[in-house]
Amino acid sequence: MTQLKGGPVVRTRPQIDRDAAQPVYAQLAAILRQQISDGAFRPGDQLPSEAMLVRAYGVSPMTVRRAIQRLVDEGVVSAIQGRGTFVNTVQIGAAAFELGNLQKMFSDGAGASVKLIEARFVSADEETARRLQISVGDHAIYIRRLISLRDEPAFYHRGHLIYDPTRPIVESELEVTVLKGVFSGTGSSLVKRAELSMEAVLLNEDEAALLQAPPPSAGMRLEHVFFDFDDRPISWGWFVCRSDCLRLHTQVGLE
Amino acid sequence: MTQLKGGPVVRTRPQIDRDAAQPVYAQLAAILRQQISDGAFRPGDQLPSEAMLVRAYGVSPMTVRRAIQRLVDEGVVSAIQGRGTFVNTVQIGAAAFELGNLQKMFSDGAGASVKLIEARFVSADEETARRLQISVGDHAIYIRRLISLRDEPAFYHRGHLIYDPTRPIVESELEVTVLKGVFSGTGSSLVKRAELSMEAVLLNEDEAALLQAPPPSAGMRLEHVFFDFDDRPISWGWFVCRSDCLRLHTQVGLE
DNA sequence: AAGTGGTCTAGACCACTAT
DNA sequence: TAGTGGTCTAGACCACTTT
Repeated sequence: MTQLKGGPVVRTRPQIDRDAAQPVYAQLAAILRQQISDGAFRPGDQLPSEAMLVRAYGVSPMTVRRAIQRLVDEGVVSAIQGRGTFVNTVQIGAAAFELGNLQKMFSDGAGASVKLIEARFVSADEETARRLQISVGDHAIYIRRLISLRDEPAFYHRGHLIYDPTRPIVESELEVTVLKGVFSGTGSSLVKRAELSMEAVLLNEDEAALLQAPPPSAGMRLEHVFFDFDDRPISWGWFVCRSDCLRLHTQVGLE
Repeated sequence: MTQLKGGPVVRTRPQIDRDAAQPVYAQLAAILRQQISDGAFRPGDQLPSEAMLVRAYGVSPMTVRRAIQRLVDEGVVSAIQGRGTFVNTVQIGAAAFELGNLQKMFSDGAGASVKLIEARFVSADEETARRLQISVGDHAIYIRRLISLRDEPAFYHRGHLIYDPTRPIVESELEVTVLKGVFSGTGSSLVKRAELSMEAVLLNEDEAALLQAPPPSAGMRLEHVFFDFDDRPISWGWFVCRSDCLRLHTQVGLE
């Protein structure tokens, strides 16, 4: 609110600052987002048209579109051709639990250490053969590791890795593939894609002992399969941790 | 590959189809994505500059930028000002488990039914008061429900809801808030945001009995707090399900 | 200095929706 | 028919990186 001398009370509108470090489209997106958050536009309400925003803020149509598009990408509004742009209700289904949070535990100087429990050649059993798309009885590498945080056991990892001298997977790459690729951010350039799944499990005796959990205990299991650029599996494995090691948080809606 | 009559072998480049239903920027993004997927550009490689793409495909700079921006948003490439655009390695940390998959179980004619087990006024205990930002001893509504899919018990839900005659939360809205808002897609216009968390738990006796799981069993617990446009909590509760009811899948990387 | 991506303009034309 | 969002142009200027 601004009180002009002797004049009427004028409701000031947030303005674009052309000298700000923040781009104009981001400023406009922030203004609209804030207005929605403040309740000036409620779920279901129609936003001012692009043409109106162009006039109101003195920016070009493309800049307005970028601002709106950002809100669309955020799921805050929906733009419908021929009708207008409307504020969304909170969509819980849009919530996503990001693995990136978990990653921080390892990247920051969080005192992560890895102890190799076992690594040996095995003959692929039926499931391993299926997951790695090899034949039953083919060689594979089986590894078991314990990953600790600040000397507390946190993750128990088991993995099966392709062993094929004709394929360009060297020992150091394996390390990357199955550990760094998961937890320390930058993956191998041999990996094209990965499939992940997560579920709650009851820790078995070995797992409970290694993770220092009193049985019966619940845990989380994160399974992974990595594929190379020929779409062939490179590795298949899973991490198991105590439930108190992996609580995922997220937020949906504004602010 | 195209064999011109008597001429040399010409490697055809994917071209833009101006008459296609798909926008030009989407076509260009798809072309580049496919080339990366095919290994024509490997992780770490630099993409052709925007100016080169403008010449190569005969489109305007803005259109090239939109195509690249889409790949950036997808996490496939990173654009660095002054240096160029580079193909990313697979970033596992970018993986996100979406709740939307779960939502489908309820929205499709999946035979979801809800049975109210209990609903009564309670005096808020310490934790409830903290979560709902009310005073200990204040009235709240406590509800318990069992949600079944195809006559199989799937989710056990407990929730505490604000009871305040001065606040515009009617009975029907409560239903929306705690159930439809979570599982059937469209939320209430009273809800501004929600906080969610997920963890593995050991089912207690009651939970195991209701969910028809033999104890000891592991389960997943999904906790939620909804906030109104005044940033005050509306409800706090949690769903518990058997582990086999909630397996989350995701994929990271190309294709 | 040359090349890169980042922003922004001031329109144009189109497809779609409402009246 | 008027209004809406969706696409696209052909530049401009800027900030940044590399040579």
